[in-house]
Amino acid sequence: MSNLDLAFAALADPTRRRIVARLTRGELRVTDLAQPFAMSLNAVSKHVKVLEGAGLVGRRREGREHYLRLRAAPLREVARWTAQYERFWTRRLDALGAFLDGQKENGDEGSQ
Amino acid sequence: MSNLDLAFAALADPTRRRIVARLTRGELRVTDLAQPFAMSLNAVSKHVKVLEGAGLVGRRREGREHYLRLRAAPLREVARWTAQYERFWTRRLDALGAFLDGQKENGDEGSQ
DNA sequence: GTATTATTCAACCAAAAGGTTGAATGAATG
DNA sequence: CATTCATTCAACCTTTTGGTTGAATAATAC
Repeated sequence: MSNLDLAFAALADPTRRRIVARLTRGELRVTDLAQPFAMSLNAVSKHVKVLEGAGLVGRRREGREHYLRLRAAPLREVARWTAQYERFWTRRLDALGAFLDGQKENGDEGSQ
Repeated sequence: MSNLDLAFAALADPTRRRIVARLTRGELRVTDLAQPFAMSLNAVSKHVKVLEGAGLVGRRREGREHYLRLRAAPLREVARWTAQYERFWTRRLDALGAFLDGQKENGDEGSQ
């Protein structure tokens, strides 16, 4: 699984996006992070592992407590990937007129 | 499932990202779209349906042929969501220094 | 009208995802 | 040392995902 696969998949779950949002305020222990969620601590712990797997969360152990923090680098990759398509949503390129001008530029198949 | 859920989930699959990339060159029939992929036409057809479900692909029927085109609007939403975190990857905010300044600004929980 | 072509629908399958509960590990605390 | 607290591990379950094959539908071509 590529980096981008992992990042997109990790962010596809709304709970995980909330976790990411929550971590913008600073480090949190797993228990504190889990507190507002209507699911078991175990479930949140699993979500955190998915985010770690995608490089979106880092962990620092301090005794029995694990402090989690946001690691935004993969978000940068996602942003870069989507930015490739910016010209398709700016201007009317998104709509029907897309190919009146097209067909020549942009010879590559995009990433992966 | 929210729009953003659907968009992220759709983009998590590399085949689907290739489809999106492919459609930047213009409209394609399902068969032509499927041609370079090492999987059955049916599989590609299913991927297309996922992309349609996320609003990333539009379809125009012309007789028995279905012409697919990119609809980039959901990509714009993804870009907007990730842009929220831009300040966490620019500067050294991503790394350990993230909370030296933090704790005050950004009172919301992000989207959804 | 009979093939052929473009596409989907339906059933099936294996693997992954998202959750649960219960037990294990390992620090801190009384 | 016995307990409690923070966290993970493991097993299990249900639903979703990504693929297959085979049949159905519907438009074109011979």
